Amino acid sequence: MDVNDAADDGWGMTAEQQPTNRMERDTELMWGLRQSEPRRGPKPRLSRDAVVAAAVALADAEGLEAVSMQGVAKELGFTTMSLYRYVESKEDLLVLMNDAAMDTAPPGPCGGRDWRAGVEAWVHGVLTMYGRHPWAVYLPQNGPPSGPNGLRWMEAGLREIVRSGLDPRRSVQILTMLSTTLREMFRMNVDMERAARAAGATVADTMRGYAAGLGRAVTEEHFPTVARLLREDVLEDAPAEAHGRGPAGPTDELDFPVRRLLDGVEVYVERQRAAGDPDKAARRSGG
Amino acid sequence: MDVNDAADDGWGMTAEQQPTNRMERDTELMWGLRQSEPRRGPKPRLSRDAVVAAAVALADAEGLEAVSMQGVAKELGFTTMSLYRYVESKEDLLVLMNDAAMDTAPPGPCGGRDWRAGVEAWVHGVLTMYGRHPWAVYLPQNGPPSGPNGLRWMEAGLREIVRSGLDPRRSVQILTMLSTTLREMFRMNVDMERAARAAGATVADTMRGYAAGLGRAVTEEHFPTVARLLREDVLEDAPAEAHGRGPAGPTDELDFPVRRLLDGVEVYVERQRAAGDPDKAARRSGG
DNA sequence: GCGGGACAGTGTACGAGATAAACTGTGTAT
DNA sequence: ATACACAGTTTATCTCGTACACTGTCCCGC
Repeated sequence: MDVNDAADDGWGMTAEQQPTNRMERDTELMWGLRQSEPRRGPKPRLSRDAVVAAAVALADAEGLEAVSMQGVAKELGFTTMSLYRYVESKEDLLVLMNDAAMDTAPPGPCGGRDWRAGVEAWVHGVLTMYGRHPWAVYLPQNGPPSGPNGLRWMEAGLREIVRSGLDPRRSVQILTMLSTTLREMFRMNVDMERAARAAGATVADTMRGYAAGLGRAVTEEHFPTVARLLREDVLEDAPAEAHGRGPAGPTDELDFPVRRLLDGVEVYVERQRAAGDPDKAARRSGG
Repeated sequence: MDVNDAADDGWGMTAEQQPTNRMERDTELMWGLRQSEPRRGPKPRLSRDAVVAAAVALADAEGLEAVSMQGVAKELGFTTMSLYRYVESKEDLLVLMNDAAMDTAPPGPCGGRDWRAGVEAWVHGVLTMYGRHPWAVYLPQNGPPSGPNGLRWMEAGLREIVRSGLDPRRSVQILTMLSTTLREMFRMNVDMERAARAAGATVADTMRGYAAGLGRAVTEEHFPTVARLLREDVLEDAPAEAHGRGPAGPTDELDFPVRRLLDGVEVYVERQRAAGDPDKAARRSGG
């Protein structure tokens, strides 16, 4: 049952021994389990961490698309194939980068405050983190977080949401909605800024162009509501407002929906409490 | 609003002037503007629509990763390069596929009902659409929808949300949150089902593996809340519930957060209404 | 009704990228 | 000491996107 036969396999053997469902594998990968412990042969001059760090540095400097195995290897001053001693595939590398991008600590528990303030602090923290590693939002997400850093963030967010009185399962659902929204909103902002820069224009220009393009196609009869948006210049202003915080910080667009979500949670919890609490029996430390 | 800021030189055929920003370009692309009208030379045996349709068919049958220019061309019985007469690049093709995937009509306006019922019908419609073209959730989103089909869906969703009394700008924000969440939730489900199938297991097994993997790393002191999830088997059950509706239909996990969001909108609108008139007075507030 | 040029589709080629496999040197356990 | 495990390299292959030059078609103005 023990999993320490890895000393032998290298690549000769087909990996048939591990039941390896994807998420379990990734988890082990990120937690550094699954590392062999060789004490023979030349000393490694590289390490998995060094590889990941180089990849992160490259992505920070030149964007995710610059992260090729060759690129990372060059960054390190080694050959492309040397990386494969430390990661099984580029996919693995991306998985590791994903967790590595979250290396800043999430906001800690500040007991006194409103749970909502806690959640909003978490949201702000996530945005700051994305600001540091904007490429992270382009990485494929293979599932819920499972690396050490990802879990830290999940723990921190969940900790605050649970304080609302929501049960854990539903808290996870709310957290998921929050996370995906943060991520996607941020991604869109990065996209737009990139597109704007590529066109030598501003984000506001880009949105104006978008609105203008729509204007040619949107008819009042077929798209009355969208037409109204155009009429009221909603599409042009909205993201422009998000300008206040440097590169890609969508908070104004985000704050409103987030607050509505939290409102909704609050209302729900109150109603449950008022109605005698049917599904909240597990509040105390069960077990 | 009139649109005359750009020198509107005809897009007859020349590509001379296109400072067009990305979103504007994509819009024109999808609406079929920017098509030349040649009446010389051999008759085209292909068409942009045929190319897109073939790509969609391929994606439906074998997944997005099977959609290479060579693959699509083979599907059509033409050479790879022939496609480039109809799309400028693979990226363009993906943009077109994105809109093409939304070819089913969104739910129409059913006047009488609750606006929330309308929104939920829309949500359901989106999920059904994704169910038909699961690969669509993997396409890069270059911005808000701008193709005909995408706009139809946006219009339909917005139409319902606006009925809540929310002003258009905020309605867009709510719709965005909804869309991204739908998309990402669905994507995760597809991922998990794919991973499960690849491992010859069920989704439930995958989640069990995930929980087991976490269990090895999660300590009660560092991750109390997550540990509680594990203790209560929350992670293992949640997606298993989503099983009821064939391939990748996450509704149970989705319904709760969506309803909380709508609750939140409702509460917000009521509060605004109670505090004088909402329409423009609700500008700088936020909670 | 003819000839030229615009145009559809082809063939070839190239460069980037991931990665498989064989290979070379090194240093430690025996 | 020495064999072999192991780090890093070299070489090669396969897939892709796409640039470019080419071939054959058929509409146009003559």
